[in-house]
Amino acid sequence: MTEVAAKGVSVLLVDDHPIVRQGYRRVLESQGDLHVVAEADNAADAYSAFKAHDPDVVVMDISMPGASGLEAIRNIRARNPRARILVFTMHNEAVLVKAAFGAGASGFVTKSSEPSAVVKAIRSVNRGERAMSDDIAHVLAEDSLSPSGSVLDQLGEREIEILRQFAGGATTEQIASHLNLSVKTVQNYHYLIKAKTGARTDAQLVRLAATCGLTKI
Amino acid sequence: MTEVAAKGVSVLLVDDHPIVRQGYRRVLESQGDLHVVAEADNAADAYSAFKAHDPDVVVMDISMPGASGLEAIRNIRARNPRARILVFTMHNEAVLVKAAFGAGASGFVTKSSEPSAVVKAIRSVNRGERAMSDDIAHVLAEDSLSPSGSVLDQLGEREIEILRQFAGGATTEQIASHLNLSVKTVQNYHYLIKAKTGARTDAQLVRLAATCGLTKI
DNA sequence: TCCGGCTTGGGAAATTTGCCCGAGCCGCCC
DNA sequence: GGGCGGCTCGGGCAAATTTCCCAAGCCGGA
Repeated sequence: MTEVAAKGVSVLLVDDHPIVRQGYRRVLESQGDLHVVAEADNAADAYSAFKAHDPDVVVMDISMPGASGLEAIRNIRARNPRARILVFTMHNEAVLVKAAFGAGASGFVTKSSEPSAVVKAIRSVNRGERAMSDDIAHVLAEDSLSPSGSVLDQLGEREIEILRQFAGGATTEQIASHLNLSVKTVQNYHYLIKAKTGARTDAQLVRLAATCGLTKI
Repeated sequence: MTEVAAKGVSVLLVDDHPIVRQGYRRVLESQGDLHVVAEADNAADAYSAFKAHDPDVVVMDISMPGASGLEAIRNIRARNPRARILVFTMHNEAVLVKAAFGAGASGFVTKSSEPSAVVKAIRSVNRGERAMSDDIAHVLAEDSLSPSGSVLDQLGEREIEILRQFAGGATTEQIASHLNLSVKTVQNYHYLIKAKTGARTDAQLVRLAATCGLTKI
């Protein structure tokens, strides 16, 4: 380790919108102790940039085109398990939050947060603490989270298969027919999957399946 | 015209994410001639701020909670038909672009654009010109060439907005609350959208919205 | 062996869907 | 002006689905 820590916190910014990155950079650098050492606009570049710059904190929007942001988190953590990744996105669904923490994120802050809260979260994760914005804490609290890993890890084979077909656009009858199950059973799985993943809506389920790479859109 | 240029361009920033506004403000003000005179995080406040400050250019993200951004555009234009409004959003669906220009926007720039392109667009609309980013021009060009048109072209403004929120993971109650509609109306729109697009499943609807660029996953 | 999890479905109440309807409003065309 | 068609907004009601509860068989592990 160099003396970088004493001089402040180095940050890798990952967001697919250039001007948004530009804005963050200015907000962060106006703090004095935060230094943006690199930017990336997709998952692959984020990984390359992480390897090249070894930043103290990665601030990442996980809703990017192309590869999943969750996958990027996993890749970075696989390379360096001590990496600090702060997810910074406008989404606030419990499923995504759990998936992000499950993938190895250290913090989750929504873009609805005040700049000061974001800066505070960056410093927190840099100290090795877990950080999340108030609205996320509220969402998780309501969801009464279970201490588990990746969202898909909670699902059995059948559940994953049914989720895949469902997210792919199949009707309940079609799934039942494909898998030789009763419609009732498929409905029960449907309900169970939502309960396990914390998805409140079919749409959230589809998004979950997509972000986890279970289905492509 | 020359006097205005000498004094700079006053800007009203409308975006529902505080830190995003903060970032834009810094980016714009670093240009020297652009001055952010007010900010707003919803359509109603945008209108109030416009009345209070009469800015040269309104830079607005149309994907905000509450009333439609398109509605805000119409309100502002109704008050002052010479108002210059630059839509600045991450969406790049042809339908949305056309709707925005139809509502009275002077420009449409995506957040994928370089900061320099955004700044250029602000100066353009301030001169009374129409402005759009390259990707938007591309989208519109392809759209005008396609004989069969997008599926979304069959949908009205309200239907598109409801589809967008639904595909984004919002529940029926949340959508009804956001748009000040009864749950029943949202349900009816839900059904109507499925009928119009031919989607048999909510999942298919989400995929449709995603492939049309209405929502990101 | 017994526990726990997966798989498969029944049942019943609550909710939503599917499709009908009408009313108000606005723009367009004759 | 008058009619026509569209979008918007919601009521109504039967049919379907969702939401939970439950049980039973199976299988792997402690």
